[in-house]
Amino acid sequence: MKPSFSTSEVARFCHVTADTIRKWAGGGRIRVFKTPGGHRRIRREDLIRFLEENSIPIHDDLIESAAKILIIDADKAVSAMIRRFLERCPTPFQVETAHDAFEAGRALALFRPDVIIVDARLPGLDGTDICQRIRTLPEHARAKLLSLVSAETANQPAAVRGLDGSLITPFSPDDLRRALARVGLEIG
Amino acid sequence: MKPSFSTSEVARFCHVTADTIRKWAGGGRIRVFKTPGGHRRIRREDLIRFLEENSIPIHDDLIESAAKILIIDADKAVSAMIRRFLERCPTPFQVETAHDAFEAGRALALFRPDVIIVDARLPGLDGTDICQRIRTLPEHARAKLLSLVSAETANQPAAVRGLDGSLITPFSPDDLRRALARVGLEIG
DNA sequence: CACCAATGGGGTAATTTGGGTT
DNA sequence: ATTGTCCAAATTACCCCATTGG
Repeated sequence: MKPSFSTSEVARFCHVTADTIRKWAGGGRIRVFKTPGGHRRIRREDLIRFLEENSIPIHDDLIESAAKILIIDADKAVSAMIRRFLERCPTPFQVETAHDAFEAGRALALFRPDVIIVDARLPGLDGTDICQRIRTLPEHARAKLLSLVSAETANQPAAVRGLDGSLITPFSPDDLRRALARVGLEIG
Repeated sequence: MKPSFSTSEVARFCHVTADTIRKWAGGGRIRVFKTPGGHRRIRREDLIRFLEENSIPIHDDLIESAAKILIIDADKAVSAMIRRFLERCPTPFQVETAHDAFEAGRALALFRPDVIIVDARLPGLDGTDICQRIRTLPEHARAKLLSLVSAETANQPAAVRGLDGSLITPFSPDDLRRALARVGLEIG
């Protein structure tokens, strides 16, 4: 997430032109700093405060939310279990679940998760297949991919390219915690 | 497409003067926010809702111009054929295709089509099933649903609820034209 | 180093506001 | 009761082109 914005970016958030932002900055209405070359920069935090003070609707792109985790698993018992675990721990998470390929596609587009946990066997679309599909989508290139695999298939290395980790079922809460830690998600 | 409008722009859409819009805003009839300098802005979304509530005709400029058509069909030859037909006719269309449930879910969320053409037999998710799934999603309640059915299954009435029409395969370009006309999409 | 889109400065044009009135 | 008109002052948008940023 960007820490600061240029005048024209702020202009779009405020529904005015960049010139107006310059005037506001000149009049001290909005806090800005300048690059050595004289270009104005507005910190995200300052922009949000400014928008709030003036009752201007805040666009979703400005809000940084808690880490978002999508669980793709046909077995609702498994996904519910993972969800309960994640929601119980003190770190705030947003958790969504998808139980088939249709829901997975929708959830990816709507939820734009930071971490995706995929069951290796999804009806109608193999889990390894769905992982590769996700990996070919540039808008999810930064999402971390974890797969759930059974002990038998776990021995097949490189079955899925671009995977950031895997969990061998059955797994304990601690296994899950470690897997998430490996993709940079430390949970309390 | 503009995300918001000034009072005079809204005035033109509402067939009144800008002063009247100001009065409406003051009376809380239409949702408005102000720039720090006091200029009113009305979000496009709020304007459309206001126009609908008051049965004021919605001008084309407010709606994303070209009608959007999503083709959900595992057979790429069929979807490509439909796409070519639609893109060749003078009426401007935006056409997207999805070839399985995963792509269908993604395309629905990202593309938000006005018309959805679904093959009745989609691998991994039956066409009738996908139609019902779409119908349960409120954000696509206004989308028109057309299904492609084979001659044998065409006799089963009410197999799918909430369908706006169907096309019996094989079909001619004129059959397609008529089916689209029945859901309000006249094509040149 | 060279590129190209984005930005700044400064002047001008166009729109909007508020209030009072018809 | 609602909407249209008038006004000066304030606010916002547009323009050109040298400079900056990535």
